[in-house]
Amino acid sequence: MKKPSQKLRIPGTIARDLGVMIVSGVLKPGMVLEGEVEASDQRKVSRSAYREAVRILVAKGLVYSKPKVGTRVNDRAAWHLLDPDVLSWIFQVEPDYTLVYSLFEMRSMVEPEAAALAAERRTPNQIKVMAAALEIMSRNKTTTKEWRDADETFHSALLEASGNAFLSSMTSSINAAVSWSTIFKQRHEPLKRDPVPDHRRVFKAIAAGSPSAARKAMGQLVRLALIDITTAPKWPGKVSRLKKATALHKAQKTRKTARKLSLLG
Amino acid sequence: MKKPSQKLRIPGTIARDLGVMIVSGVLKPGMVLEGEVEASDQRKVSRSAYREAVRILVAKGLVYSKPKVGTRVNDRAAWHLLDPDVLSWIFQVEPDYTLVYSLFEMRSMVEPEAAALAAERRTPNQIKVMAAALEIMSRNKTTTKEWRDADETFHSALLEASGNAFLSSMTSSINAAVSWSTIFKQRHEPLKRDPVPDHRRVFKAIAAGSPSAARKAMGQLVRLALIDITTAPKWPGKVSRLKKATALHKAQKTRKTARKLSLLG
DNA sequence: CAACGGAATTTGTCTGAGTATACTTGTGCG
DNA sequence: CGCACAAGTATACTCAGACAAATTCCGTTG
Repeated sequence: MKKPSQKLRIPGTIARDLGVMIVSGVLKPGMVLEGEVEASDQRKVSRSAYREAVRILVAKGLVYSKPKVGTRVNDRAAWHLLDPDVLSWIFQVEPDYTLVYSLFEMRSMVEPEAAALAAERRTPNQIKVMAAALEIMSRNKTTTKEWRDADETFHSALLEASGNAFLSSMTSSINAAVSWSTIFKQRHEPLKRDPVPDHRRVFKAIAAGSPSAARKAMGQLVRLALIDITTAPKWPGKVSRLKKATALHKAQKTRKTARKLSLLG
Repeated sequence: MKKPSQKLRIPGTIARDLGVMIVSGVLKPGMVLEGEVEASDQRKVSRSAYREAVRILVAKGLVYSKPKVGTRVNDRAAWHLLDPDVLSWIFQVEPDYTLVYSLFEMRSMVEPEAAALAAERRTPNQIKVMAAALEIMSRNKTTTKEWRDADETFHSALLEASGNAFLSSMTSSINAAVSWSTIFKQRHEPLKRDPVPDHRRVFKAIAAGSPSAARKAMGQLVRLALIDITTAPKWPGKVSRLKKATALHKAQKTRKTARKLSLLG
């Protein structure tokens, strides 16, 4: 739950620096980094320390190195985008909005189903954790760090409660999206919509053990969050899949209405 | 597309060996590895080479190391399960069946939606790749390596065609499940059901640009694949979520029928 | 013109030493 | 007796320099 947040060693900091440069596009795919000797010399560190940094980047798919050719930046297709570090590096600077949209797209696939599973598999303790997080969220303004931390705790506990190890391992990825979007939405104007009721609906469905209600509530939460960021003033027009997003939201609502009706018939 | 499959260096092989031992449970969470000097000495490699191996494992969340305490194996919650290497190490030996089930659960969330997106965003070239893969699959027996490779190519191209970078980065994870399950199913008896028609339905829907049909077809493909492995003789009874799987399948079908009916009304 | 072989370059590996960190134990003070 | 703080110690961390291996490039040769 709590991050050890241990001080980064030399290789860790170098890997982070290079990693941020790569994911932010300063170092573009195909580019070859400086040689080990020059790079380590320039940063005043030993060659072995620099090599370990490169090894980290290789392990995360950002670069690859061969004798005689050097260390090149990989194409984005090879990056391990779901790696917690890589994703945190992406959000370290202004992220590519297409990527953010893709991340939300993934959330909209995963989180509603995770909520449905959580409604079946959650333990009493996980309910307690989610309830506590919800309590904190309702007591604080969305601009505070307390609120964002509680928001992350809520989503983390939900994924954990899904009982699916792969979903749990997406926790940091989802949290990155969750936390970033809350900050982003409020960069220029205060939040219009209160997100707490959405969360409360999800929680109640999970606590009540109703998978379909949980899926529905979480689906709505994610869709509304996506609408919020794509309608924010700072969201770029080019990536504005706004039409699609709102259309999706309406379609989903009508679909559900239709389903409900069909059950009545 | 083509794996470089470059020869593993010393740190790479050591990382793989240790990684396999960790994910297979030989080295359990909390255990502390031998010290750097003994470990490197025992393997007849230099300390720096061994250190780089450990750095790789740290980067993938399998271990963490601190001075004075050594290098410990992390809890599974910290493992980067979606890392391509970690997942390949998991399937290197007999994998934990609960994990396999969870992976299929994730597939069933992601792949149908990916198919739907692919139906909207696929390029002509991606269609060609998928068609070619399908062609190979229909010309070979499912026991051959050619068939499995084509199967992987099909699913990879589909995820690629979804236009979502995060889904694309799940390619290797999904492929691991795809390939393993095909082999697993046929360990004791030949495959009863021909999986090619399922794939063809998915392909046709994507080529025709029909998201809903693609989602439906892919959903069926994954569900049937899951049923196939959970009904295989070797699948352990304890993990046999068979009831749930088949129940899910039926529920999905009725739900879709209901929707179709509602559209008619 | 092609195939082969050697040279140059860069990462890969090794060795050995010293440093920093965090746990453990001891010690003094309340 | 107990608690805060300091010293000790085991371990990973960092450094330095040398040599080895791999890969590309280019010249040579058939």
